[in-house]
Amino acid sequence: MEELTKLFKILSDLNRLRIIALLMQRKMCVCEIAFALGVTQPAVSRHLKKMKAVGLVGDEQDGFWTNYSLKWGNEHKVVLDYVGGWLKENAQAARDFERLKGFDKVHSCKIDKKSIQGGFHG
Amino acid sequence: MEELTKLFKILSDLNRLRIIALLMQRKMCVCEIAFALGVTQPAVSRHLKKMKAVGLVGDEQDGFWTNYSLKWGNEHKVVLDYVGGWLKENAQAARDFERLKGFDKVHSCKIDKKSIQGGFHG
DNA sequence: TTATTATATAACGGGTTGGTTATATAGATT
DNA sequence: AATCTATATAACCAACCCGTTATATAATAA
Repeated sequence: MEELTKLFKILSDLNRLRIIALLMQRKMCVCEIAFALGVTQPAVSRHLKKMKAVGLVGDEQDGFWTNYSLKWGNEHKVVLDYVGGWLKENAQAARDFERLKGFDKVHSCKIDKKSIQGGFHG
Repeated sequence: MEELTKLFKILSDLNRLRIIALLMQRKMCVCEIAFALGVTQPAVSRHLKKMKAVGLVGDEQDGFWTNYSLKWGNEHKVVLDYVGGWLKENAQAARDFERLKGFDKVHSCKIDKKSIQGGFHG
């Protein structure tokens, strides 16, 4: 039963649901997620670590970046489908993804840190 | 999105899942649940209050007792089905319910408190 | 009423969580 | 090699969570 509580604990954080919503759109690097959510990179890294620990996401190296993506084909499919359906028509999720449109990870990741400090926070 | 995180937060506690498993068997009063779980009555009361707040359970007065039951016919049906399927073949859940077989709520609720103190704890 | 029972609430304490900043690590470039 | 970038980890802190005990409330019984 602990395995189930562990999964739900992962899903019971707002920013982690926002991350799931983002990864439903496409795989993404850490700094993109941090920018979209308006939180620091270490915070996102830790979220992703927990999500990876329960098999919700996987990661792959791509040069400088580590891309994270959702893992649908496992025992969590039912839950992911449920959450996905919920997030599809969600305003916050839409805003988060929209925010990435003007973001170029190749040139922006470093500068971005300052804009977070500056109090952007969506 | 907060509504979804709130639901998952409710489901991310071991004892609340045990309560769900118990209520899948039948409606039940607070002291029965407390006995089955081996925790104090106030702890169970607070769990049930939270579960009621998100519409997972409902309550009805029955003399001395307040019986709680699962509410399936609402927006949480999918999740409850998922959790229910999980709990159906769960050893802990089976043990919790089995423990109630020798429990008579009419005469035992008060005595029970001492047996909890005595370190019963399943 | 008074007493008894079941449940709800309040207050406290230890453990966890999620944010931050600072630092370490790994990959790419020169 | 030295340097830069993206990510991971560590340390700290405020807030929350869940257990307990003590107490208040609501319902029944004498």
